[in-house]
Amino acid sequence: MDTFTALADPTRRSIIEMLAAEDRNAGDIAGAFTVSRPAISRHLRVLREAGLVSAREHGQQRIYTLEPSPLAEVAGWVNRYSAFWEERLDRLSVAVSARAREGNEQ
Amino acid sequence: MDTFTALADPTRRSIIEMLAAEDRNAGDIAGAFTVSRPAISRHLRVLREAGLVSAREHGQQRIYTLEPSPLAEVAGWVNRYSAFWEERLDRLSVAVSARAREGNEQ
DNA sequence: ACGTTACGTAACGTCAAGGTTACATATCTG
DNA sequence: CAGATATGTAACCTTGACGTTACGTAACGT
Repeated sequence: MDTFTALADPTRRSIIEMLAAEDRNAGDIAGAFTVSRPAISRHLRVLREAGLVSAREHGQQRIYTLEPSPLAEVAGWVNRYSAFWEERLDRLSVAVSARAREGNEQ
Repeated sequence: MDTFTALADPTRRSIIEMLAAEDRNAGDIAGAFTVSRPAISRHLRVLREAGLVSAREHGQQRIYTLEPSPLAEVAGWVNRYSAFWEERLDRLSVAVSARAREGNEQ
């Protein structure tokens, strides 16, 4: 599953936020949500397969750690097009008058 | 639909990339993909409802424009946690030896 | 060794996302 | 006005995402 898709689910984003604070085992993570533990287990699998988290075994527990490098890729994409925003803002006054002049482009 | 969900679909991300280059009408956008025009029309609706694009009418055409402010919100979220990455990188040498001691991830 | 704890997986149900074809509507053009 | 063009919507189908309950398995504690 693609990183964007992994981030589409709010529960998974919450898990990421939790793990940003500190590493946690699966049970702790599940305990923070109302949905069932198997459901969280699945979410963790999705996050693992997307490379967004990794798990290490510690006795019978699995401790999850945030792996932010896929996040960095997403940040790259998003920043490219929200940076475009700044650019647009800079050009805003120009664009407005240009459009008024042209009628419409395309 | 939430912005993250709107971004989860690769076709919609492509549309955003196209519109970052320049405004386009619906037909042009649809022409760039292999899926049917109604499918693209739906994607455009999703993007509109997420506030990621806006449309203005120009005769019988609808010209779509990228509206990057929701992207900026996403950028805010993502950057918050990929910024955490930098922090981790700073701590990398420490972390590596720590993990080597503890065992292994995943 | 045995029950308990921590986790994952299997099997299954439901619902919504995304695709298609067919159709409705509005605007151009001759 | 009549036909062509541009676009959205309706109806429908299929598939996959997400949830639940039931079960399997490995490590702990007594």
